[in-house]
Amino acid sequence: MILKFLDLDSQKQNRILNAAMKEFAQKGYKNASTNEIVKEAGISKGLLFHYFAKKKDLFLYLYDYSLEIFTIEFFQRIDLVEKDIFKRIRQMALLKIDLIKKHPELYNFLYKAIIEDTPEVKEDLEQKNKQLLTNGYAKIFRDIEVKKFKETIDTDKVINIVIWTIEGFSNQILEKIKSQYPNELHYEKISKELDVYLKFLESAFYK
Amino acid sequence: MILKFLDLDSQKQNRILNAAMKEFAQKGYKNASTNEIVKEAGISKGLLFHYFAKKKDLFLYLYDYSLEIFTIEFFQRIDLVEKDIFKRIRQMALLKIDLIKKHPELYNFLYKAIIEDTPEVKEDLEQKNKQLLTNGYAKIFRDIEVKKFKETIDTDKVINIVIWTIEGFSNQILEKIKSQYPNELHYEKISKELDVYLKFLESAFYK
Amino acid sequence: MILKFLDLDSQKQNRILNAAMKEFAQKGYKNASTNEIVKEAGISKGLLFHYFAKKKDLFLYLYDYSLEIFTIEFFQRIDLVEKDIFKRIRQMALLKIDLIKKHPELYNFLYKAIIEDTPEVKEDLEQKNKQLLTNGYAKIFRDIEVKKFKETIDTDKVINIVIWTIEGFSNQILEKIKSQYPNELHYEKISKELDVYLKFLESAFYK
Amino acid sequence: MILKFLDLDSQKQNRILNAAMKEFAQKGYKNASTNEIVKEAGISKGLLFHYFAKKKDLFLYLYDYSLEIFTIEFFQRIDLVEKDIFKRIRQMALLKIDLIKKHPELYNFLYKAIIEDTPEVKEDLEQKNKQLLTNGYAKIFRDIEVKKFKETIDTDKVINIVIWTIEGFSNQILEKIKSQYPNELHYEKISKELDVYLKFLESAFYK
DNA sequence: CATGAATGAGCGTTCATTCAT
DNA sequence: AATGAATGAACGCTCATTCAT
Repeated sequence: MILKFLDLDSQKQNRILNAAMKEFAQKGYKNASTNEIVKEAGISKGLLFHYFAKKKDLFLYLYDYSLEIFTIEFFQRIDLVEKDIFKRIRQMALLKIDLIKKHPELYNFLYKAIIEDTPEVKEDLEQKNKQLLTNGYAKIFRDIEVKKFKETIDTDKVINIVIWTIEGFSNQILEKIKSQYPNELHYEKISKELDVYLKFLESAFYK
Repeated sequence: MILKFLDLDSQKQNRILNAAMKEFAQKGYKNASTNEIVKEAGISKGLLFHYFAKKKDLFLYLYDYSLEIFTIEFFQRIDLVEKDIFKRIRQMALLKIDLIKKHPELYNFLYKAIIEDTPEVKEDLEQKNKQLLTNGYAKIFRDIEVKKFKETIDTDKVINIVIWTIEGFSNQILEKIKSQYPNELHYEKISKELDVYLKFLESAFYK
Repeated sequence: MILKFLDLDSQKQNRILNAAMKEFAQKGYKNASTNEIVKEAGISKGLLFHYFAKKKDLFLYLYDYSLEIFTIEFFQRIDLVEKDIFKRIRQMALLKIDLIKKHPELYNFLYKAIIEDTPEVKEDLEQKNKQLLTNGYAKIFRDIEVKKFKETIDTDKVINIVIWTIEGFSNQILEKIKSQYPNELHYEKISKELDVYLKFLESAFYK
Repeated sequence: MILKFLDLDSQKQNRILNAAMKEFAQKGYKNASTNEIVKEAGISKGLLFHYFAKKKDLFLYLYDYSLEIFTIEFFQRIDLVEKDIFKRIRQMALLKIDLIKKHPELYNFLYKAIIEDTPEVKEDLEQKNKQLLTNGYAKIFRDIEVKKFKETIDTDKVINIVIWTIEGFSNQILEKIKSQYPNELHYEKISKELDVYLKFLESAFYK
């Protein structure tokens, strides 16, 4: 059934995917209306269900689809040879921001999907996420170089501080991207501000 | 209309408020059922709409109500005489955890309300939150003692790092409260772990 | 829920029951439209589901309801003291025809319900019917007087012939009631024609 | 349009007819799915509607088709030279059972079609059946030999009793075929039991 | 003040039928 | 001839909101 969808010309595919992602991102799974989706996509109600038997199928397909695009591009571009945590995390944060700028709809959809709690889809999402997290995040910090840290330091806690700081910083940026002055945000400037934070932390925790 | 509600004997008021908060927290705005609320509160459908003309009114009233309780208690108990950021933030984090333990229903409701996505109420919530953030958070750190910081340091950024770290830590705790081992979490232990993080940061940023 | 329905003033109850029976009888369970039912009953869509949570509940309620009316009146009026099969069956046939004339909608509904094969309701109906048949039909012929039959005769087969003849006769009458000349059918005339059949059979099988 | 269908190679015709009869017999007119039919027949949706403009056309064509096969074979094999009603009816009953065994799909389809209630096709079917009954059944008993009956007897009524008995008997057999012990039913045994009934009636009504 | 019967727009889903290819 | 993508009306059902009592 989804195979039929994949045979469509990609323009129409995208119209449907974008309409659906937008609706789900805006209203969450349950409140999202298939009526709105087809209206926005410019197709008939019947056609949507010709491709996706159920609303849930559409939602989970979108989740897989957008996650795949994100993760594939992420892992292609991340340099895992770099073992220094500050350099590694610097890369990741900038890459993340770049990906979001490049695919804002995907990001909005995913962001919302991750906190989705409608019972109908929650379990399926959690299953998918469990794999993701064990495959993903953990792996990324497994091979970090530890010897540069001050000896007295509890490494796990330091890594947490670094991650939380970078998350806080990213969210601040994203908040600006979303709401207010998206155009004022230049890669250069973000990159520089990020460096300030990382320098702080580096000088604090490295020998 | 809501004035009528405030004239009710407070026992009935509470039955209604609790029933509604529980339902909204569990299912989100749109999926929350007024039928369930009146059933749980032991009142008739008509009566609910006698006090709150629309579901939205009830929801927004609950939001104001629970936020007010939280903020009032928060500002009553926080010691603004303490100017040391680490001591101040330590207080705040522990106070927050304490408030959540004391009013879990309010917290659950607020937590869910903040990420509410239903277009009908989203805008109203964002408006309220904007005020809150500019009135609240910022104010708290305005009068922080700056002279203990190393001179080379950009104070605003340091404050951010501290806040983000504490937020990350709190979320980690709350995650554990919600899902896994709520009983293993003793105030003592949390307090100690928090201190470890704060010591790190203090030794990094103070002279 | 159905309790609410039973509290309605009986005029409205009947409007709903009749509309529903008519629709189910005409189109069968699956094809019957709740839209048509509410239109015919002059109520809103919501109200129907206020009384009967599901279409199936409405259908099964109607089945119980109409069956009960039929069986109660049937067993009240049948004279089980009469042991002669021909007299007994004469009574029954005339009683049946009388009941159908009195409650034609109930009969049409039941007649159709009995041959209903929609999987959703088939099993429930069969369960109900199993009880009915073992309680009903069998019981009626259990205590028939056998000694008047010619000795050479297989009594079970004779009873079958009598039953089938009476069924055939009844159906012929009902066919006329339904389609063509319902007014020409007077109880007297039917009764006389029935007697002719029974006399035939009596003279054939009795000593 | 149907002419086009008749030009098809007969293998494909049969695939379509069988698929459609099976689906209609199983689910009734309205619930039968054209999707299932084309899937089972191995043709495309479009093609079905190329041959039969509407579902209804297909259904009515099937009805005519299967009825014709039955009636033609029936009248070919029935011996209208035999004027004795008991011998004639014996033939007919056994022939009927034989035909059903030979063309069970046709029979199942027809059996279901006859009690079809969907308003869309009900009227058309009734029209066809009216012709059938006046052309068919009546004709068969028109030339029955009457002189062997006891003089006091109303011949029409006797014929009815015989027909109804045989119908009752057949239905009993078919009930068994369908539900319970289809393998226990041997032609021999059925034939003998039928004879018992006919002997009864013969001895009762013949001089 | 308090009830709960009543409304009707909206939901996700199905399916015979059409039509461009 | 043959395909199957595309349509849209209809389905059973839900639920915030209204209103007569």
